Amino acid sequence: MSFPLFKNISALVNVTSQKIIFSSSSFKMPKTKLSSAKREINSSADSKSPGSESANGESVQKLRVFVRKKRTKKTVQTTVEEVKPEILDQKPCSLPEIEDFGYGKDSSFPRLTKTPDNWEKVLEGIRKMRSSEDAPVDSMGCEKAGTSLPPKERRFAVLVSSLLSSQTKDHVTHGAIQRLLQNNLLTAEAIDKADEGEIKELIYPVGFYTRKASNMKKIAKICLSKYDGDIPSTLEELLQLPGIGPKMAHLVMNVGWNNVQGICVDTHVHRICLYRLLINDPLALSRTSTPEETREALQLWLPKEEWVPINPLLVGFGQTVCTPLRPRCGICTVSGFCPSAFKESPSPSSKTK
DNA sequence: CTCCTGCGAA
DNA sequence: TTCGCTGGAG
Repeated sequence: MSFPLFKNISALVNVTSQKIIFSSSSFKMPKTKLSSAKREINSSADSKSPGSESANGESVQKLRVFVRKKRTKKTVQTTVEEVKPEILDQKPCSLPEIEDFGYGKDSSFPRLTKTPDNWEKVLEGIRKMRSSEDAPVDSMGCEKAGTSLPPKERRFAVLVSSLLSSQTKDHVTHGAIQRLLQNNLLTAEAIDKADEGEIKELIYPVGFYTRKASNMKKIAKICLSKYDGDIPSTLEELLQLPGIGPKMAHLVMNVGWNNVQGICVDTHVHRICLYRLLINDPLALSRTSTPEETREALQLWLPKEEWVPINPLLVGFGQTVCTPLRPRCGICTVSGFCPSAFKESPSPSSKTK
């Protein structure tokens, strides 16, 4: 009956449990471990060796859960603070006339009744910058999805591409679409018949691939039963599909059907229009403003022939120049019109070169 | 508002 | 290590 023995046992138990939960206290490199484990699983799945696959899969599951807990505990709501309308205090640049526009009378959101000054110069300047820059959206945007396909397949490709593209880098989306194409999984019939797990593997690593895979199955089934394998042709019906929100619905209407029902407002368009360029309206910086409200405000004054081109224009501009983090105001030729130019980059002293 | 996913840039 | 990615749903 020795005390040291008990101590040793206790230590042993500790070590074992730490191994099981992947060493809770000194958990250092979750992502690298997770990535390599994931790659291992992928390669073993390719070589068809189901022996160690389940064990690795379990480990990855545990790892993922743990990483998620760890991350959400530390970095909670640090996500959408990009806005920070300090512009309100900075400089009221030429306040446009504001009045209740007659619709949305209950809403306190002010509407522009006057076309913003200089919007044509701003757009022209952006267009010039975009002609020399090469943004990801130009080569891999979902507008380009399946351009060589028959109309019906092309529309379906646009829909799937839009679905996959949310919160995912363009080249990742593009790769997933290519993989689906190679496996002939870009029609409603094929996806409806295909296994959901197989779809999931093909579209990995797009964001939220589990949910998107199940959404794709549901969408394929709906398209088959109600639209004869084609995609819905109205905004309302598109919005009924799972995983399709206002942004995607407008995009699909514009690109898939060539039927302009509204402006496709995504985060880039929202940010650039509302907080930086074009609208320049301090009152419009209300926190209640959403992309949908931005869309309505834009549609009030922007000529309709600009509704479609403004999306790729501003998206590419937002990807290359007017980025959410560290916007490159130095190379922006329209920074003179921008109320927030050189404001968000707190590093003016670092470049004495 | 919160969650869902992994990954690359800085 | 942190943050954003052409978002959507509960």
